Amino acid sequence: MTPRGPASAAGAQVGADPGARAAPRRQERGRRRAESILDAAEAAIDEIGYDGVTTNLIATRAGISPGSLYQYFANKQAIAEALATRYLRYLDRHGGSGDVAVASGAHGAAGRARGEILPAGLATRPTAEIIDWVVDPVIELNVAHPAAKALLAGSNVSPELAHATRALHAAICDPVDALIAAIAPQRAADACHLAANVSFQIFTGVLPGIVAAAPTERPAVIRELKAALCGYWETLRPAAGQPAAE
Amino acid sequence: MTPRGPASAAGAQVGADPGARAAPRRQERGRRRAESILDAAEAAIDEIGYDGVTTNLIATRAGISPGSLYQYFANKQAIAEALATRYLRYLDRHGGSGDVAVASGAHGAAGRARGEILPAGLATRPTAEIIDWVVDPVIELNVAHPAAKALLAGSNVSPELAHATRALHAAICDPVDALIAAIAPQRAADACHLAANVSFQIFTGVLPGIVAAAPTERPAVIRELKAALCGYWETLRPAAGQPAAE
DNA sequence: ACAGAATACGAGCGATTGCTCGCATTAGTC
DNA sequence: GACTAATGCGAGCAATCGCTCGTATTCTGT
Repeated sequence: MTPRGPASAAGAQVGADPGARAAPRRQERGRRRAESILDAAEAAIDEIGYDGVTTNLIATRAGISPGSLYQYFANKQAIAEALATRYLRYLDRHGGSGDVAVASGAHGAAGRARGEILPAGLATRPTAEIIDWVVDPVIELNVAHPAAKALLAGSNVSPELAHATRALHAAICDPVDALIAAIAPQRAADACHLAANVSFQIFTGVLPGIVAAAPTERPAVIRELKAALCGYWETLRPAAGQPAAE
Repeated sequence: MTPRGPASAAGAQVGADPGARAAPRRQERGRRRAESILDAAEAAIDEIGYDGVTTNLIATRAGISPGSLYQYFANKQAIAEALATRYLRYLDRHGGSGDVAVASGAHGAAGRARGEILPAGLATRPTAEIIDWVVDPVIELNVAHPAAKALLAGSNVSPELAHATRALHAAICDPVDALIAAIAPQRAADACHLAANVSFQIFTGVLPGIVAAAPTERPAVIRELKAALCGYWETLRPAAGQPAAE
């Protein structure tokens, strides 16, 4: 209301509530602010999409002013990058794909980590089991954080956003690439890359439907996705008796 | 250059070139203008995406002024709708899916046209052949008109755009639904709908990769997509000797 | 030749965007 | 209590958006 003097009403009571927090620790509080900004951005992106989301809206949702937001994130893209690394950590903590090629940093991860870091013997398991191992953690991530799919659907987004999420892409694609190379040893490396990319695109294509589905119907959608991937990967395996000629 | 007087240079020669066009017919020229606007919009959407595209940019690309654009299209969404119906006509002219449920108008098409309008005996052909019949025309459309995929990727777009492209979605999904119902008679209608939607999402997921691929590598990507769909649809068919219990 | 409709223009409107700036408040340290 | 740095504010800027408006030009019909 008053042009400048935001603490005229609320600020007068600050400090009168010391029992709420034992040791607020200023930088600790700042880190919490950044997290709450990411939470607000996550919810907003999930509802409106990255392009449609406004920094002012994120700030309002987080209960802060636009100026405060820019004390924690240099610009809108930085928020997306922070979300991407947050999801990367999520995949790192949980099992499945993501804990393979994440490792150190963003770039350079594509090309290393081909097979040896995968769980021993995973490639010899039934195809359905391999797919569970790859797919389940990423679905879990997207159900818990529905905005993740906005960062994973790399196509039809601005190039800056694509750059911000390259590491996230690689963390999912690289293990898939390695797995395909393991179960389809007759395929050339290029063909394995192609199959991994197509598999990833199939996954991200169905993802929004999975996240949007009602919890009771979600398993059915996931089952369809896995059936498709399973049917696809089965065709990648070398033919039993005769090598494929055509 | 001059604020008002656009014909100062070019307009002086109008009428001095009667040999170029026999009967220009004013309304004919207007229709051509509208088509050229759609052409410009198509190219722009392909490069920047629907949300990123500006009406002023479309006008500039079409070589007209912003005001002229709004004599042919009421607003930005109307351009998308006109593009969608243009693609609908494309699918209608060419074979394959699209010439089934298009018929009269937008709404109401979902639910009718279940099976009987499909080519006789198509469902009894090999799965790969069925998929060719469904997939090839739509890929052809998207290769010829790369902006179509922006209208097909229904998710992560604004609701207005989704509404403008519902008919296009239905024209592709409905025949798929009917085909799945034909090759998987043991599945309930709901399950067929689900499989059709998942198949559609798989298709639109891989589509950008197909369109973006170099022409020499495009067949390989298409082959992977078809392998995935084929492997998926094979699992939909009733088991040979025993009905599926689990 | 002339009226009226269709076509065309482009400056600029109102709204919105990502982001800045100057300043107020608070926490931590002495 | 005084000083500093971290944190916080919110009005508002510069740019951009979709779109309008008043006006100029061209075509068609008569």
